[in-house]
Amino acid sequence: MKIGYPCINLSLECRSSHTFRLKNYSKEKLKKTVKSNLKCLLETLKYNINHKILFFRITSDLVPFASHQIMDFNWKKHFSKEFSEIGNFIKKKNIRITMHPGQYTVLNSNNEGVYKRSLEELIYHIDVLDLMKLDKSCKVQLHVGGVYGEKENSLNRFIERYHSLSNNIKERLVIENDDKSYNLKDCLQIYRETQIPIIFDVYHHMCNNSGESIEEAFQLISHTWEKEDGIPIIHYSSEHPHKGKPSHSEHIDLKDFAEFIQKTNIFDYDLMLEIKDKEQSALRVIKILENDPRLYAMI
DNA sequence: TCACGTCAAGCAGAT
DNA sequence: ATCTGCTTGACGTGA
Repeated sequence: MKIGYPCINLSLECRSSHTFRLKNYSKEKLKKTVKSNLKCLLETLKYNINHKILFFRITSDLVPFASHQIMDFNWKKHFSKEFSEIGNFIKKKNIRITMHPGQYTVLNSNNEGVYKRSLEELIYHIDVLDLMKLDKSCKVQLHVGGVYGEKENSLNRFIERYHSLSNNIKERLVIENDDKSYNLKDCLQIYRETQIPIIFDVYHHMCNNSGESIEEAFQLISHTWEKEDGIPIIHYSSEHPHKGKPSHSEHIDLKDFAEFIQKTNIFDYDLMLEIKDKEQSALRVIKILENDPRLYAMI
């Protein structure tokens, strides 16, 4: 099991997600920003290795406006050496990487323009992983998308759009159950038509499910990951849907986490911790898992 | 130096 | 109709 966190390391000074306003766009500004983002990304990955964190989500802001029509710079060519260097480090250290396009990327949109821009954004994310020559266990994850008052049609539109994607995208794309629209059952319906692997988000499942227990859910999604996809990816965060606003919590609740681990320890999976304190929760979890599994009961 | 309005982009659900 | 959350901030103008 690899433990990971998303995008930003709060212990480091640097950020790999620096961006700028669209109206300030220039090739020079882009070059400078991407150079600094890539430098910080490598620094972050080195921090992770020094702290035994082997799973990481790379920020979508790595190359600002990469899929925007304003982009007039061949960043892939210009930074190929840097991407290759980072990719070599990732492979050498056996790190697993994911990326997660933002909420504006809606593959099943009923608006042609939104669909087209989403496709461009998806291609950008795939390009980053391809430039680093990472294997197919490194994934780009999406939610299924909008419902538009007609769920079955919208779900089928996702399936159609998926089938029309090129192979290099299909090999990396995975879907995740969300907290409002498309739950585990819906994702499994899509899987049956597409064989797309499913990332299971434990917290989203608590918000939106069809009665499956965590154990049943793990069983169901485990089969959606083929050998070349790597072991299943699970997302975990600490807050319960009922108390207060449903949002990701500040720190990890170790008692809750221990229960979760006990329930799921017969499965092999990599775990992305979506907690606000980022790497701090990952460090705690790694320490606990390393020291003594019997500690679970004592937390 | 700091507060705060704004930033490329979509959708759903609450107010 | 407008605001908020999403993954949960950063930019940059104006005081």
